Amino acid sequence: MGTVHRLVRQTAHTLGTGNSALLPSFPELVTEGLNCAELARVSASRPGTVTLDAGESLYFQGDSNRNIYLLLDGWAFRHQILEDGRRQILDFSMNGAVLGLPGSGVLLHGLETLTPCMFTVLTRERILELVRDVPAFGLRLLEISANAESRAFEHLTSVGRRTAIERVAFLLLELVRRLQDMNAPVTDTTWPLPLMLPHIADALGLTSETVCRVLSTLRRNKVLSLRGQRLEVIDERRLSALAGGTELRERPRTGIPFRAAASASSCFQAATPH
Amino acid sequence: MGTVHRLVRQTAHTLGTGNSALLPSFPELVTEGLNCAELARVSASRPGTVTLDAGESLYFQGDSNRNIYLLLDGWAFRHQILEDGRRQILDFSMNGAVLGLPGSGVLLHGLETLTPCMFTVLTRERILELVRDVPAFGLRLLEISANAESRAFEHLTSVGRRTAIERVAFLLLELVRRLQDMNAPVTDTTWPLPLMLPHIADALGLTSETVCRVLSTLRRNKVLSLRGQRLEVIDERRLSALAGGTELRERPRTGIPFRAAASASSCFQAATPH
DNA sequence: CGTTAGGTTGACGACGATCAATGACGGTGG
DNA sequence: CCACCGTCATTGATCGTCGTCAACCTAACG
Repeated sequence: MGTVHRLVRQTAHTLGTGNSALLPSFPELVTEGLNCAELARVSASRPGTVTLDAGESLYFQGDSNRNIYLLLDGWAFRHQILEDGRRQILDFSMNGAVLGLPGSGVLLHGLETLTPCMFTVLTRERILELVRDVPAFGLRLLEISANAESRAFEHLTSVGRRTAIERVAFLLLELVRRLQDMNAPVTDTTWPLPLMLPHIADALGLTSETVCRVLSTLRRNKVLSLRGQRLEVIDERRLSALAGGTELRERPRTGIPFRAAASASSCFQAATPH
Repeated sequence: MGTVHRLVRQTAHTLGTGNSALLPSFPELVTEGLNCAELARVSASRPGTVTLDAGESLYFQGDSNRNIYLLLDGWAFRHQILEDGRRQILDFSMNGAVLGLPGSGVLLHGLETLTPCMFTVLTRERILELVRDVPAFGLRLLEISANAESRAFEHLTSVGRRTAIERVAFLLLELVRRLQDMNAPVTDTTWPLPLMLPHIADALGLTSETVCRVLSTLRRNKVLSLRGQRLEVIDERRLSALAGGTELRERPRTGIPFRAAASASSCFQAATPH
């Protein structure tokens, strides 16, 4: 039950203090977190940056969280580990993700990268200032946080009540939708997906063997094909059906602001005295 | 797999517009959401109230969310239902809980009461005003939202990677801790717990039969006893061990403010011109 | 070529689901 | 007062999905 992982401390912090290269590599609207204009506004407060290689950890379960991180580029995931090594992957983070929002003082999960990553580091003090100066920024963070909870809930439903094949279908479909939303580079219907079997397994409460079997079934049935680091969606309709895809749960465009189009788009205009 | 539930529309809204009886029945610090001082501040913005009987729904999966609700008194839970009726309970809400924070436009879950409940209703516009007037209030909401995500993550880990008995132990322990935190009325080590077996089962991704077997094992082993609507914790140490209770995951006191004791306690003082 | 990391496949077993019957209560009406 | 329900808890028998263990394969790389 669950892969056993060692808690190796291999954090490599390359901390700079400029605001260089703050823009993510998919320059269009980044729907799951802050967009470019917002990141630009944040960068004006001169945050630090951190870069990590693949397979490193930005922070560990049990660390005290004094910072907020914005993921500018790369893939990462958050996970929780039980004493005996059982691991649960909580979510996958992509460009624009806001990590380490202030809950209690101690982080109950760790963050590990899947690819080389770049983060912006904001101290809590900076966040306080930003929210104080720009109330709409606080609302934006609130919106992002609420969306994150929404995603956690869907994930929970998947793990708690769906079968193995449904879980895999649901996860992969969700990842594809998110990639679509952020205009990731797509060749035909093939997407970059830097996950290995244990990642999928630990995200879904399964074993990598089961995930492997499910994937080969999906491949045999010409629904999708996940080989190496690339996911090809062959029959999205059938995939959606397998995922239990009522159109009730069709992806709500994040990036839609707090109220109509009013607050989020004007989020930073309100801050810029013109 | 999972109890089948019908989506019965039995919402009963008794909507008033005074600010009467805004204080929850556990007048001490309410740690999982807003505390009394904060609720008092909110009440100054003259929100409406809603009261529901047990077993009714405040909103349904698929509703558009235009309001934010504060749970003043009672127990409720949020849940998601798949087409074929499989139900996942996402979390249990107690006094002070903040519900319906603005994510996207559509609610992906429903809220149902376990006991008679009273809610304060705030429109999004009111929230906007409050956050604009009192930036610290925005931070407080952010903190609450982040804590909610934290709890969702722990829940996810439970469902994804723990055995049946561990899940039950973990859930009941968590509920007891939350009751302790809010100074619920306790006789000895016996707590009020308005849950039926299907609730526990659907929260944990199990069947009520399995939950029943687990509970009778725990009772036989003199760890705890859950009968009717009362939970007696006989051996908390053993319960904690069963829950996989490393002290890493010891309950972080929510209510601890954003930074040290600065922001949250002064949250509303900043707003009151003196 | 050998080595290693990760993917694939098979055989088997266990944990929890399913199906079914019975029990314990509490409320209601005769 | 007691028979009659309805609701929920409890227990048993059986089944199936998925975990476990183990072997083998494939590709990348030195």
